Amino acid sequence: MKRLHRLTSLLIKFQTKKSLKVRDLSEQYNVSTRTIYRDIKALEEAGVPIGYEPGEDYFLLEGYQLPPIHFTLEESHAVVTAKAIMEQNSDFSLVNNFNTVVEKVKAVLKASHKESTFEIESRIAPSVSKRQFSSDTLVDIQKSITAFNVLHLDYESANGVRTSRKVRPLAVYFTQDHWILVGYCLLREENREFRLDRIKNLSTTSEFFPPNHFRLEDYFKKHS
DNA sequence: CAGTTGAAAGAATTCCCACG
DNA sequence: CGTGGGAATTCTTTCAACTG
Repeated sequence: MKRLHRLTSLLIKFQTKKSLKVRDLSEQYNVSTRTIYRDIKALEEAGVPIGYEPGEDYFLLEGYQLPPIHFTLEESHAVVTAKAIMEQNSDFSLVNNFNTVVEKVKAVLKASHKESTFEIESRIAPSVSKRQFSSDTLVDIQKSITAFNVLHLDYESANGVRTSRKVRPLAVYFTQDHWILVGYCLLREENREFRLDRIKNLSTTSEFFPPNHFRLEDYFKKHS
């Protein structure tokens, strides 16, 4: 492996991982630690802000980003088109966050693409009118899934009965216009599904549950 | 008892030099 | 020029002795 290859690969690694150990890197690239030290120094000299903390090892300082990402014109159009599609989604928190993503993308477009992108944006719309939102909790639920944070919610079942329960959130999926939360219900003591639009009061508790490797793929196989 | 200090041991890093 | 090996140096961690 050539030095240039290793350096670029190293830079990409830094952007993907939280922190890197010199020893691990030397094993991965089959070079001595001495060489890795040289590589890290070379990156620093090239202007990459690399930090070091004992215990944390080497990491990329916050705020550093790649040289401007270049979107092609077609990609820019795709992003604003996705926004139009996204606006039909039933979860307000998701739509909101996606809109800010689109703003950020638009901000980095080069002038010539900007014009075309703004133009196309005003010329696309989904055929159905904008729906009224039925939930605003998706983003919070997603955060709890990855933080293994127990949720408390009031759930209104199809027949109008309301129950208050604690749920360990595992996954979400989208079907027929609404989002479904798959979670382990501490009230029923088994995995249950909850439509987000039927969740009335959602809050995170201070309780956490053991990390797991739940996979929707497996879950669907079992239940089909 | 909580908080410091100072060795000693252990890691991490740099220095130096030889090799291809 | 890029590399590795090993010595030299610097930084961390650990832990027991000490202080108020």
